[in-house]
Amino acid sequence: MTTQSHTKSTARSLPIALLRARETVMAPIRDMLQGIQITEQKWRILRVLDELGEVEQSTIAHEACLLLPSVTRILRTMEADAQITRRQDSNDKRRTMVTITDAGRSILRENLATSLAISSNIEAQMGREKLDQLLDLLEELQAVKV
Amino acid sequence: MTTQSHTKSTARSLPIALLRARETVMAPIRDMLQGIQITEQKWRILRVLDELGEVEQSTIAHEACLLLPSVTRILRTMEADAQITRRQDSNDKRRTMVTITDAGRSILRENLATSLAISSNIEAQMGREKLDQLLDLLEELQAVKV
DNA sequence: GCAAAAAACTAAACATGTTAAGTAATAAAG
DNA sequence: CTTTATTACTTAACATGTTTAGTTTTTTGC
Repeated sequence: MTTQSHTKSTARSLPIALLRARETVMAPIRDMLQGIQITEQKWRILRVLDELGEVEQSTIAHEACLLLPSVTRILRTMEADAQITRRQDSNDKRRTMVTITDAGRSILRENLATSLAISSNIEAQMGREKLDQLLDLLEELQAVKV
Repeated sequence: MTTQSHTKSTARSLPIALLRARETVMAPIRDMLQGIQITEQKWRILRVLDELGEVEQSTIAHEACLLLPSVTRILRTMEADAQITRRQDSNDKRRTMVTITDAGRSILRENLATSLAISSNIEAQMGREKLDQLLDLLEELQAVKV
């Protein structure tokens, strides 16, 4: 008897199903990003900064699903590339506040059309209703206490 | 006007929602794996090998959602640790066939209880019905042509 | 107020992700 | 049967993921 008979098949395993679904969704986005020499993580950071304005690095880490050491490293190159700026918070000198620059916003703006087209394509194939249902379930899953 | 007004908020962005949901699900699994000195990727490979039997590396890559260069590297250490064995296929000498060893199966067996407990915990909080609904939607999303 | 704990970040080490380039074996095209 | 294309895999280089350990600053508890 194999161990397999005890475990769920990988196809119905939540972690793997989430990973595979994400690979599907990310494939065209990766194609888009590769054309503009930016990584998926930097794209997420730009999105977060554009959405939230000036925030500290921990917030970026939480919102973009990155670990703080990764954020430290990634922001270093993004600052060198003038996509973001950093300054020390005057009230709490532990904090580093981060802002998106015009150059950073340009990257978002220039890829807006492609980004929307990718979303629309998925929506057209799955249907808005199912997509909303999926997003609701994913939000609910995130709230589970583990 | 910020770019943000044009793009979807990250909370309703499918790629980020999938990523966050996965982080939630993986947190306790990572805790489990850290105790036995094995990575999430090696765990997935062991699961796939146990489920499918002897397969070639490309199949592992596809089933475990890994790229072939990663598989090459990971299997090298797994072979050194005697969790898997590799042999050249006699019909097609390009192929390397991989099998899980008893030591590899032991790792699965020893963590079965914990693994099931984690699944049960999520199921108890979300409900079996919603979880099945989520898995169905994720499967459907994977099938989308991008 | 002051010592201890916590928070925010950085550094370093090793594993994996990702792309590009290369090798060997097989399949296809003519 | 031979050239060409494709497949399966490996190697290398660089970016990120992940853990541990450290620094600086702020907060807590007494």
